[in-house]
Formats: sequence, structure tokens, C-alpha cells
Amino acid sequence: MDRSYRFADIEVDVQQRWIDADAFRVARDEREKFYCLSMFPYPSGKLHMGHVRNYTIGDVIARYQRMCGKNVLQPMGWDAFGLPAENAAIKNGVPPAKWTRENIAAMRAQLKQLGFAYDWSREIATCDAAYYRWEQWLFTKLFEKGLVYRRESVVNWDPVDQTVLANEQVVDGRGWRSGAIVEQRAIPQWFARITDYADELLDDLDKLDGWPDAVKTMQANWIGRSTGLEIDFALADSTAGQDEPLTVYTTRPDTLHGATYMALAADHPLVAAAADTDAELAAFVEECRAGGTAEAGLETRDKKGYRLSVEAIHPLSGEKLPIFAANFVLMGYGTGAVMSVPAHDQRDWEFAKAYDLPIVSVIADDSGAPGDVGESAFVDKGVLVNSGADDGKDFETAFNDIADRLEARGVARRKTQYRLRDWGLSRQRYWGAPIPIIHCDDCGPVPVPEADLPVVLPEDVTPEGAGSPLPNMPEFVNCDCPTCGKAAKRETDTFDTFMESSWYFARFTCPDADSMIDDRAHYWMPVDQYVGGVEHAILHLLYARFFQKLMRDVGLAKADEPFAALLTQGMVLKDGAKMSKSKGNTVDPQALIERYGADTVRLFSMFAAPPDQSLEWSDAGVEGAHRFLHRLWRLVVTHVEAGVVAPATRAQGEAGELRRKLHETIAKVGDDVGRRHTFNTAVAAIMELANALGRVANPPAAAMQAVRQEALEAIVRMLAPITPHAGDVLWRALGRDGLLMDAAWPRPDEAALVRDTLTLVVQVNGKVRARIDVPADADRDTVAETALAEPNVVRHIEGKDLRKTIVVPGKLVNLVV
RNA sequence: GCCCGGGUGGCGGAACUGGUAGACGCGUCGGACUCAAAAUCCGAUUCUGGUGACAGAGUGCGAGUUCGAGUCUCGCCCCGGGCACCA
Repeated sequence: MDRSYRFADIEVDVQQRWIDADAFRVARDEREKFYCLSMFPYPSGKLHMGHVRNYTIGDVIARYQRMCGKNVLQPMGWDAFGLPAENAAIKNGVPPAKWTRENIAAMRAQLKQLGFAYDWSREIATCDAAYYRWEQWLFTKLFEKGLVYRRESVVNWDPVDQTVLANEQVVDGRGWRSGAIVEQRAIPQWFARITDYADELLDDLDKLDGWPDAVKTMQANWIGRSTGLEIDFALADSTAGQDEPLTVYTTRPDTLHGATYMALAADHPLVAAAADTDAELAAFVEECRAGGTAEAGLETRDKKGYRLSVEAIHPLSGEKLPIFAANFVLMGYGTGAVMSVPAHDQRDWEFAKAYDLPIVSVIADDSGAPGDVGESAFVDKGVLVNSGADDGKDFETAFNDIADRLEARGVARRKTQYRLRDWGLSRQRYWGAPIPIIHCDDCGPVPVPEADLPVVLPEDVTPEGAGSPLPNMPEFVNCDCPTCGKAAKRETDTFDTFMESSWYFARFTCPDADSMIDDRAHYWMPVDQYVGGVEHAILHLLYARFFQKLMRDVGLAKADEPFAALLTQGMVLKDGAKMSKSKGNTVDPQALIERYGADTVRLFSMFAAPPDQSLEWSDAGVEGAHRFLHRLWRLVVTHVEAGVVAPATRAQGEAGELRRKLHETIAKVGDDVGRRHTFNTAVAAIMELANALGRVANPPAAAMQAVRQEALEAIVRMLAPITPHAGDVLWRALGRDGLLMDAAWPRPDEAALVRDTLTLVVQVNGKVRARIDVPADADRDTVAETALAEPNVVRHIEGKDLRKTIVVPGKLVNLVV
């Protein structure tokens, strides 16, 4: 073998061996399957370190499972529709399709250089009509089932560029190009009834044992199921020209006695009606519409209100309550009206302070007195006070008694509500999948018939400025109504790009199917391990779970959930900040691969941090990883020159000690890689073992040479998922045939793990004072006696009473004096 | 504002179920090899005091539970992710 580690030649040669063996192409067979999937990338140009980290994690898991004997599917594709392609088109005058496909080619080449074990025969690009036709098809099925519908909804409107902006394009309430104050504008858009699935999406989280609790909690909170009461507040008079009561929803009807005012969204019908005759109110409503639709912006701006001339009637006391139009109540949530209980809700409290409204505490604290609301709201649940006949009741009793009374009068209804809103699918964009709808003056919106699918997006188009070019393309827009045959107009909005990423995992199982998916999905699904950025913890993962259930309910899929296990990867940082072009702190993986090789880049990515935490980039750390590979290479060279031998199966003395270290390492690394996914500690353990091997005198005695052979074979196999190229060459140097990736993952020899003595820690009052060696089978009394005989222990307990002796078997002794 | 994470040496991190804080790597310092340098190898490296054995302090801050807390509880501070049209 080559005495020095020449990564460049090695990586090209080994990758060619994989290609020659067609090593990653998989099909259904009798073995246990394992579907390992990393979130596919948006083809933005070239790979960044976040991609490298993500795909290395996935590849390590896939290769590990393969060595454990499973039939492993690991595919790769491209989430190819999206906003950046349009921005690039405007900037460079290149059609988004061309830009996107060139990026895909560049990034595919980089992924191949990194040696990821993908079955490239399954590659998907979501901008291909062969792919998106099936989500168009599903949309028409959902239309038939009533699971999609059209209604008005607000968007960010740039009044200067005359276009709809994404939230990302609204900076401090202004359009990113024009600088104009962004307005909210309502336009008709398509929605999917994800709220019909809210209960199942929430309840099925319990089935996802392989998901991080943090992600499940975030999803549960996002869905936000609550039980409460919908209450009607009659208006005090009809001067506003409206007799409909104001309906509010509350989870705290026990605080109803403390309601002192009402707050309405600026676009609530009652506000709109009042604004017709009140110019000042109309101006306030305009002001509320400025600054975009993003929730973070709406929630953080100063709370403002405008008092209407109408008043509401409290349903219990009959008192008149003032009504405000308020900028913090949103029409999109619930009913667009809230009952305000300033004593027991912090936001209501702040508004009441600002507008000098009464704050009445109606919930007692632990002492039985009304909760103190002088400095802030008292939000705990408790016993009612200042509540007339309801005084003294606890939350549950008060909730039920008040609900019963109001329901009997027909002015309230118990209701389960969700924070989750229906999924808006429409985008006023060019580079996306066309929504397969035809608008007919007579028939209304008509889905495109299956035979006419796909609705193909014209690709030889370069958007030149703000707005989609599609509405200005008569050849795309003009068509005939599928129902009545009259001239009609095609829908020009495209789908939200989350549509494409909501089912690609299923399509990978059968990329050439002549239906959306076929029964190959029944074999491969669900994904056994999904790997991707934590930033997708809510939206992408929720939509994908929803789609899986939709595909199940149209009879295509069997699995209820798409991803059995999930690993959320942390960010890649440099100098404590996320790598980004704007910060100028990016590291180009390409340069690193050329300088150190793919194996070093992969090794550093796995070693520098646990996968679910952020990773701080370090050039020196990469050097360290590279150095280790050189050291390992030399270790194998030294060993091979001393002679390749049969690996040991038992050993005594010094060789036995080393062999125990080896099998302890095998046990730890298997657990770290297979169960914990803490690749950093697995690498550290392998480095420790390699350090121990480096201390073996050379040339060694026969018994030691056999253990070293066993150890090096184990190290090469344990590193195989992380550094597959160097490993493959070393595997053959050690006298083994075949592809390393098909070698069996090493298993610990239990017999080698046995110890006859253990080292225990002796503490006095919880502080370590000595260490003792005791027989592994020593009983508690023997251990305690040995501990008490230690000179340094004696010093610390002399002249004091021994009050307690705690013996933790195998760990420590704590003497309490 | 709301939801979810994180905070440990000079740096990245380890300590998995409440039981030796700092594994492994980087950096730094010292040594070996060399005419010299690079590479490589050996040793030291949380801080304070001490020649030393050892002693004291120490895991963002402040309380608490416990024989024992980086780990559990409560209250803060700071950083990161998400908030429905970035993907």
C-alpha cells in the first residue's frame, strides 16, 4: 500500500468502484428495509456547510444501517421552485428554469464529490411537470372532496411596485425594493382544510417516538387545541345599523365577570360599518392595515385602539361595555372580536392602563383575597370573587355553571378551537406549479380534468420586474371551460412551494410511477430516519404529515405518518453567527474538499459538535481531523509492514487489556452511532482507541499483533460511514476483500468486557477524597471498610461522627459526617 | 409579543438514568528529532495557594430540593430557531 495518505487519488478511485458496482441502487427485497432521508435542498447555487453537515449525518446513518444488514434506501432530489430563482432572473436576465437547472447540475456534482451513498436513479426535481402534475392531480381530488376552497385573504401589497410581497421582502414594514409602506390587501386565494385534520395531527404526535420532544411540543402548541366558550354579546343599540351580536371565543369563561370592554379587529364588519360615518376611525383602520401581515410585527407594535360609539351588553351583569377597534386583534383568528378581562390577561391589562379602563379582579389568590392586579395581570386560575352568585367556585365549576346558564339562554356554545389556520396555497408568483383551475364566467372555478394534466408552466420566460408574467401571457391564460366549453381564463397563481416538499418522500419510493405513488410506497414508507434543519420543525413537517394523511385518505398510502424518526440538525455558525453571504462569514465546502478531501470534511462535520446542536466552524479543527486520518493511515501502514494476521478472538495480559479497551469502544460507538446519534463522541472514542494502538511497541509480540489486527479492522469499519473512501482502501490493506460498505458492523465480545476490579470514588460529605480499587464482586461492607482505611479519608473524618454511609455499586462511596 | 431550544477551561465540546466536572480535538507552553525549518513524536495545560502530597473555588445570575446538582424545581439575564408568502 501507499505509505502516505493521498486523499485525492483515493477518493476518485473508490467512488469509481462504487459506480462500477452500482452500489447504491436499491429495490424491494426480503431484508428489513431502512428508508433514510435528508431534506432535499433548494438549488440556490452551490452547496453550503449546512448542506454538507445535513447530508453527512444522513449518509452516516444510511451507511451504518446498511452495515447492520438492512436494505437501505437513500435518495436525493431538488426542491426546485421558489422565490430566489425569480430574484436571480430579475437581476441577471436569466429564465428561472435555466438558472435552477444549472444550479442543480453544479450541486449534484458537489454531492457526488462528497461520496454520499445516494440512489441517483431516483433523483427528482420538483420543477419537472412529470413531478408536479401529481400534486395538481391531488388538488383536483381535494377539490371534489371539498378539502380545498377559495376565499379572500390578506397579502402584503407594495403600492409602488404594484405587487404582492413575501414576508421576507417586507423590511420594517416597507417593500425591500421600493421602500414604500406595505399595505394589507385582501384577494381571493385557495386554501386547504388542514384544520379538518387538526385533531389527528395533534393526537398522532403521540405515535412519533422517534421525534424530539421539542418538535412535538412546538407542533402541539402550533395546532393549539383549546376548549372554551363562544359567547354572544348583544349590542346596546342599533344605531350602527347592525343587530348581529358580537361573538367572542374565550378559554377563560370563569373570568367573564371581570370583562370590562370589548376589542375588535380593524377589519371587523362592525368597525367597517362605523368607519363609513367616522373619518377619524377610517384613518385608524388605514393605519392598522399598514406594515404587512407577519405576526411577529403585528404582535410587537404598540397597542392602539379607537373607541366606537356603540356599546355591548355584558351577558351576565347587563352592564354596558365600551367597544374598541384595536390593532392587536386579528380578523384571521377566531371571530375577530375578543372580550377583554384586564385583571387576568396581560395584554388586556396593558391596553386598559393605556386607555384608563376599569380593571376588576375576579379571581382570588392563595390567601383568598382578590388577585393583585396593581402591577400586572393575575393570570393564575383560582377561586372566583367579585362574581355575584359564582363567588367561591373553582375554575371547573365556574366554567361549567356559566356555560350552562348562557347556553340555556342561547347566547353561548361550548367549542373546541384551534390556533391552527387553514393552509393558504396560492402564490402570486411565476416560478411555481400552476394551480390547475379554470375560471368560467358561468361555471365558476372548475378543476382541470385529469386528462388535461399537467398544466405546464411555460419555462422560456424571464420575469423582468415585480409580479408574475403569467397573467400577461394570453397563450397561457386563454382556454375553454372544461364543463361548458365557453371561453374561460386559466388561474395564474401558482402553488406554495411547501406543496412540492410535502410528498417528495413518497415519490422517491416510486419516481417513475404513472400515478402519484404506487404500492412500492407501501414497502418503503414510512421514512425510518428523516434528517434536516430545525428551522423546519413546524411548517414543512406539519404540511408533510397532512399530505401523508391526504394521500392515505384518497387510497394511495397506507402509513398514517410519513417520518417515524426525526433528527433536527443545528445551524453551522462562524464567529458565533449563522453563515450567510450578507455577513461575509461563509466557508466554501468546495475549497475544503479540494484541500483536505471529502473524508476530512465529513469527519470534521461529525466530530465538531453533536448533530442537533449548532456547530461552530473552525479551520484549525479541520486540520485536526485531517491529521487524525494521516495518523490512522500510518498506524495501518506500520501494522501491515509487521504482517497481516488473523484477528484475535481472545487475549491475556497486556494484549488482553488492549482487547478490553477495543470491545468497550465497539460497544460505545455502536450505541453512539446507532441509538444516540452522537457522532462526535463516537469519533472521540475511536480516537482514544487509536491513541492506545499508537502506544503499542513495534514490532509487537504475536498475541498483540493479532489484537492490533482485530482493532484496526474494527476501527476501519466503525469509521466506514464517516470516512468511507480512506476506509475502503485501508480495509483492503488489512487483507479484506470486497466493498467496505458491505462489511458487517463490529459487535462487542461480551467475554472481553469482563473486569475483575473496579475503581471507586470515595467522598466525604460529597467531596472526593480518595479512589479505591475493589474486586468487582465486593459487597457493600467490604467496599465501605476499604474506603474507611484510606489515609486521606481518615484525615477528613477523624474526630467526627460517621452519620451515614452511601454506597453506589460500581460508582462511589459517600461518607457523611 | 408568543412557542421551542441553548449558555461548561483560551476555543469546539464530554459528563447518556441525580453520583469522579473538563473525555476527545484545537490552541498554547516545554522537550525530542533536525545544520535549520516544516512534519512527526513525548510531556504539561480550569483558576487560586503550595516545591509537594494536598487544599480552596468553579458549569450565565439568584434562591431551593438532596448525603450528593452541569443534570431536578422556582425566579431572572443573555444568545439562537420558528411565528403561517425565505426555504
